[in-house]
Amino acid sequence: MKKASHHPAPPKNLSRKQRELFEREQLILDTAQIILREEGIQGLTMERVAAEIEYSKGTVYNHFCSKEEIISGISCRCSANIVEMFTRAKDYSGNHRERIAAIGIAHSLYAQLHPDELRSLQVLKSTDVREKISAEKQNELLQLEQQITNIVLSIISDAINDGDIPTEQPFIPDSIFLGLWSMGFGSNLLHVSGIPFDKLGIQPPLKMMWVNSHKLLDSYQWQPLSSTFDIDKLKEKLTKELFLEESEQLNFLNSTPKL
Amino acid sequence: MKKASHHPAPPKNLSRKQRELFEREQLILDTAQIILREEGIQGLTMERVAAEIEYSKGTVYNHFCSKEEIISGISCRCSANIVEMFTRAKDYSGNHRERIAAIGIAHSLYAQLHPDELRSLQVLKSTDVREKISAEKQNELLQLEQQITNIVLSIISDAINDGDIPTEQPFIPDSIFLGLWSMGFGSNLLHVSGIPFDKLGIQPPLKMMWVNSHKLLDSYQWQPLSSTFDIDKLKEKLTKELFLEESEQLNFLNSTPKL
DNA sequence: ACATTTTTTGACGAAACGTCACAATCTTCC
DNA sequence: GGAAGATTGTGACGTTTCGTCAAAAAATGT
Repeated sequence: MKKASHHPAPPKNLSRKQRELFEREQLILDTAQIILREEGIQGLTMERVAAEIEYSKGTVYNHFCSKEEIISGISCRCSANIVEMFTRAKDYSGNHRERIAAIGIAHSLYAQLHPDELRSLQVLKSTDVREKISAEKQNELLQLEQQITNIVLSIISDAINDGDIPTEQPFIPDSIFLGLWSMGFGSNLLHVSGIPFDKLGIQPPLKMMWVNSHKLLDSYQWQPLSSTFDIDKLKEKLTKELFLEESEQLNFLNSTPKL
Repeated sequence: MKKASHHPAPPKNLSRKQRELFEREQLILDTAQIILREEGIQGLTMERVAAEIEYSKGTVYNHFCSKEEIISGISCRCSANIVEMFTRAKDYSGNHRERIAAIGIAHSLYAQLHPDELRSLQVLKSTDVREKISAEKQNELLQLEQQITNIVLSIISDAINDGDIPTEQPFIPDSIFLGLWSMGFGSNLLHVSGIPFDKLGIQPPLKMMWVNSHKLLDSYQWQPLSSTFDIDKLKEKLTKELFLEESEQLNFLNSTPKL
């Protein structure tokens, strides 16, 4: 069974006991995530998780009072990872167009590195898992989602304030925001959908997302226009400067024959 | 319990017996669809459906050998409805840009009229329902999906062949196709996601989709450019000429206070 | 009217859920 | 160190849903 990705760091100032609890919570989520990836949502059962971590069912229920809570727990960790990558993009020192482009790269790297996590997030959105989870978890999720949208919106605002986008256009900034969001969201879903684009002779959706989001930004006349630079070079540059580790992981994954 | 939408017409040349079977199959799907809409996927159980149609569980199993088959049955009917609306758009007599725009309208009308169906389609895509259904149903679904993509691709091809889109751009037609698809897909999902855009002070995603898809088409220089006409007028015209019934249904729905 | 085929039924075993009384283990304080 | 008390872990149990199947009921044919 393949290892799950990265634990979050435990909060500080906890007793040994509390740390143990926290660690086990992460262990449960890791385990659940692996099961989810390898056997789908059908394979994820509380007893299965319990067996895997070598505790009893009751103990698992002490941490998460339903399967849905586990899924939302996974989703929180995933969203937190996205927030981290988006923040790196937001804090980039280049111009606003480069910063928003970096968001796109973050999004697509994430989709390639963690397709299973993206699927979990999607399960959460599409089924009624949300209704079965506690108010706190609901809130935590909402909070994270808002962080993500705020990061993107703040970059767009910066660009508008600095005069990189003509303001006489209707519906901005909402239209730009929703355009990028829906396109990114849709492309990622197509990417993890299992549709065999290569066999259909169609370009991969994430690659086209890069092209199309620049087309869209150009259409809003977000300066500098892509006619004044090379979007492929930009991608290379941003990847190297902001997401080197991730892109190396990705290269490694792609060079390894799948098992 | 609210009625489900439209039955498909039964295939011709069936014995009375076969027709009865077919009708009951539709009844099961209708019932399941209502349950799905009103109580979510949790509420959908074989016994529940059986009770609702006043037959026994075994009889339901004679038609659909699992819950997943029912969901995919619903999805097939939904996709068939989309195909019908898309075909109307494709057969429109206007220029190619109007025809592709009509696809966008069809998509968004569908999303507004049948958000629950869209959610079903999404459940099918995001969970591993697909793996648990028979090979035939799998094929039927694939076939329908291909019909949909072929309609869109054919319009883009027509436009290219007739010189409405400059051909020296890289990645076309794939990039245009995926751009529209991902944006439409993403916007629809955002629309049914339950995010309270109005309360967040953000424009509705479907409205922005209309704006953004024209931005994208402009960026590909798909003639005539939106600077030469009024996209709102176009929407009105296409709606009236192609989807009058649907838009009236929609107006009725919106004018009725929700129960 | 009776035999044969088809359809319908609901009882049944398996699997997963979530609960809870009890057992095991840790903490504290003498 | 050990007893009392608090915390944590356990797995048997009742419940729900699944999907199956032998037998009952209905339809069909002769």
